[in-house]
Amino acid sequence: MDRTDRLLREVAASRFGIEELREGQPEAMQAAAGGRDVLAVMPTGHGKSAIYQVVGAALPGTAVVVSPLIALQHDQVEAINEDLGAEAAFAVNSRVGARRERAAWAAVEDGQAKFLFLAPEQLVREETVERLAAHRPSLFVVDEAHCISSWGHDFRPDYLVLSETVESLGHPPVVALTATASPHTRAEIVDRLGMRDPLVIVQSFDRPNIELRVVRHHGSGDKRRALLRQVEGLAGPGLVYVATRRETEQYAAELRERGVRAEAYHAGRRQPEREDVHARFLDNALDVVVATTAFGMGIDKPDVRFVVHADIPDSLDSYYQQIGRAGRDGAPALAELHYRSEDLGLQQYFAGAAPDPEDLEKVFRAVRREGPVRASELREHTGLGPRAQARALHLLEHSGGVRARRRGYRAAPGAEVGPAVAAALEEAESQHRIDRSRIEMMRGYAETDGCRRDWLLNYFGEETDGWCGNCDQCEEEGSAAEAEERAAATPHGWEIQTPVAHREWGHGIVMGAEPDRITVLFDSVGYKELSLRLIEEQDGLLVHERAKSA
DNA sequence: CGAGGACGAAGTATTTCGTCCTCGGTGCTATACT
Repeated sequence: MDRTDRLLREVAASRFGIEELREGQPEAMQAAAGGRDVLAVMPTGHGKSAIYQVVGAALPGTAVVVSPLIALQHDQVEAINEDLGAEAAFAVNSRVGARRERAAWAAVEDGQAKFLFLAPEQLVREETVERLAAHRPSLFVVDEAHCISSWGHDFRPDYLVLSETVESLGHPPVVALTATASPHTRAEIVDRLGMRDPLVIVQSFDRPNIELRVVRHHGSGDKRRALLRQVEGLAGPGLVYVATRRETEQYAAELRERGVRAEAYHAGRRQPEREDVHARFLDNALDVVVATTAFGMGIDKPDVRFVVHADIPDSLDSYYQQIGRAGRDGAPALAELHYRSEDLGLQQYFAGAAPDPEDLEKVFRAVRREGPVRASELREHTGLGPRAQARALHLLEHSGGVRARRRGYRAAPGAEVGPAVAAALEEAESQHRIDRSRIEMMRGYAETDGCRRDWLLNYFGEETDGWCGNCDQCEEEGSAAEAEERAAATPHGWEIQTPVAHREWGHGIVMGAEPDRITVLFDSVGYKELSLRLIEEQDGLLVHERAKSA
């Protein structure tokens, strides 16, 4: 076997200075080099990038790397060129001038370019895909692949058509990388990218050096005062996450009044200001950045000592991603959530209300009449706002009435208005249920009386021993003993990761087990808690999947 | 779903209370203007 293995290790060592590969890396690299699709779910700092970099450098041809943020692409290109000591990586996007773009394509054509970084929006352009197809890319890499699920829906719809691009390129090995993906997100990535029999490598999500804490508040004033007092006393650098732009400014101003070097960061600030805040944070010229979810990807600062949340995020996926920015150096770090149950309201709003059936009908009719048609052109026919139309389109697409293609949207063959709208409404309801269930799992983390890490890791499908010793619950006396008792009493037959089938909700996977109840992730309705008593009482309510098919 | 601002009523002074309304996150790209 192991000529490929030796070659990859040789390339890793000589070109990237990686002497020893870490767990999961060799398997992922070998699979990709051998032509197999790979989904690698690994914590930040585990060397996800090395997987595609080593394979891309070892294989002939250019690796296409889909990367969500232009700013990130720039850093990635520089890092590779430095390692390889040559201009081997290029980026093409709206900020790259015509000259550099020509140089990039010339390098792809003469084989010098080993890596080409693109945002998904670039891959919607017919010309771009044709040029790439003519040179048979060595790999199709999707970095930060969880964006497919969190952004593809209606925010950045071009994420939804990547699978078509993969096919147009002759299905080169697809390598999807992410640092956080619950089983649901994982399945969506594989599905959305049209991955074939992928090798799925999941490393442990545990970051034991991060202490997990939750404080509960009742009034919004209490919460604000407690948070300010806490952050004032913490040794930085650190991050404070809030839900709205306005709050970033308010908290930053109040922290400055208390002598903390704090700045606000959100997408509404001017680009130079955002870059300035980022740079000063990296240089330790700031103690604290108060940010919305805009501050995140691509922040690679090893010594962030705390991540404090003033508002609860929309899911544990988001929460884990945000607290994961703390303690990358392995030294002790703190993740504290200031929780009020009312704060979940904003996330429920973001989860979206039911769409207007008239909008769906309008969009479907217009697509059938005009298709293939791009969203911007379609708006002239529907008269809807960009958000409402994007949502309608996505729902119609996801439920099969409309097809998203690079050349634009078109009606599915034989699709009729009535059924298409009905299916879209059903889809909306299903998504809404799933979003709500993710919020509920986040609520569960905040409200659990068990170990926080246990809850978090179970959400990601990991087995735990129910006691971490580094969260507020475990610090409370007796928690360890209680946890042992609980573990001993964990119901047999409903272990974590067991596939099950529910009479109404269909297929699901057990995500958490307690003595008296289990948590199951269902494809149709998301996370649900079921009491064991109920399951026992109602024969056939929940059965093991294997038992069902037998 | 909830926060916060605007507004009017209450009742005779300055404020307080209720109701209604609006707003709220994430990024690409293209294009016009300095």
